[in-house]
Amino acid sequence: MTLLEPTPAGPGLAPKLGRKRDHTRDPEILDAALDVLAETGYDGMTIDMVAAKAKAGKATLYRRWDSKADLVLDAVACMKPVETDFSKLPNTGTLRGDLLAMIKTPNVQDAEKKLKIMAGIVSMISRYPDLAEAASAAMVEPRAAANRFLMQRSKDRGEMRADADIEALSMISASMVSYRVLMLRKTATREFLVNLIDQVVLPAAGIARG
Amino acid sequence: MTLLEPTPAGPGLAPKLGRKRDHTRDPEILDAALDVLAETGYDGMTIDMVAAKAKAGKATLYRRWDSKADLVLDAVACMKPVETDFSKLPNTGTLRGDLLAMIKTPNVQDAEKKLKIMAGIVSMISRYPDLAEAASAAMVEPRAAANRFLMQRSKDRGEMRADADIEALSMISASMVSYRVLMLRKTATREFLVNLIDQVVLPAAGIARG
DNA sequence: CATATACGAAACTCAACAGTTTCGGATATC
DNA sequence: GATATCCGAAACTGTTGAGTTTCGTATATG
Repeated sequence: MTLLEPTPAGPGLAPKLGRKRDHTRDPEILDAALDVLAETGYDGMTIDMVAAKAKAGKATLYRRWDSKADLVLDAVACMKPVETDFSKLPNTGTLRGDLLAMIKTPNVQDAEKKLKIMAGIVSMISRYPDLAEAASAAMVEPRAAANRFLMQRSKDRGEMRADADIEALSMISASMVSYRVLMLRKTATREFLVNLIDQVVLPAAGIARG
Repeated sequence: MTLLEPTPAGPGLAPKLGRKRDHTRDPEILDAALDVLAETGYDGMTIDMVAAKAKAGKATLYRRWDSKADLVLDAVACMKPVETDFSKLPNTGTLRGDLLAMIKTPNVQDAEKKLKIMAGIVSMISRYPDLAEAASAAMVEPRAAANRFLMQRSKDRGEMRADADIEALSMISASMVSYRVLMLRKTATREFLVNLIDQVVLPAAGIARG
């Protein structure tokens, strides 16, 4: 689970005395960190908050991660991404059907949490490139890849116009949801998302209203 | 210029003794604050940095604004917005021409600076609703209004499809530029912007390639 | 059962920073 | 020219929070 501060134990020859570290707590601590991050942002987040929310001691956290920055980086990197197995993505026969299936409630709630985390991190991006990399890999890239897949399939079946720029089209929804939530401070209602598909994505893809 | 901490002097009857406050320094200080904000984000920004960049004393800043939060709020609120006089917006006869005219270099650089400021502020917006309001009024709303105007004119002349959702379409470019810069950490090149217009905005508006 | 490490809790150190005060000098009113 | 306020510079205060250490206890190896 923990990717970047895995086990300080060297490879092979350390017999290891004493009580063992309870690694089942790692994900709990990382989840607590993500919660606090989403609520307060990176700078507002304190290690004590995370420890309290995880019902752990501060020393326990510092035994596992070297610094606040390391903890956050690991929490973001270990975050569960959206479906990365394309064969499990919706396959309704139309792009509209697939996109509608992608905005089921749990998916949207997951995205909103990730947006809050992103909001708490954006100001760090220029200072910690590693963090930006991890956030991109965990939150933005998987979603973009899923959209690219659905759109390529649509193009292959001749539904989408042949000269459509999938690279650009696949970013529309994520971009506009982010902007709406972060800049306009409105919620991404289902109504908004459906309208986005029907009024922007599908027309831009050259798919007439059905 | 200063909107929110204008003059502590009461209305009318304060004869005012002593050296007068040099209000020509206000915009210089606010500009310095915006620079630091864009570079370091709200939490990374210190009053000493702003004072140093403005070549002013810390006490001078606190004589004019009650707190760091007030200073930032005022700096954002006093920021020069994009053209708010619609009659001065481009008017080329086609939506494509107008949109291309909107992405001249100075406009784009101004937008990038504003994006960096936005990035330094987003994590605050849940904590300081006033700041969010000011940022929206200074940075997002004027741009959206300009786009709505250009698009409504295009629709009126029968260029854009009659059932197009201007509210949604006018947010496409700002959304996708923000996402690209803040989340994907790529620059908004002219090539990207032109492609955005030709591959997303115009097709979504039902305007065929010329 | 001796030793070594993990645990949560809490006390501790140290640096950064918001906000205040003080200073010597400049500029305004009366 | 007396007084009041401004200025920039710098010293000062108080709080917050990252990171460390200590303590009593739990759990592992040998």
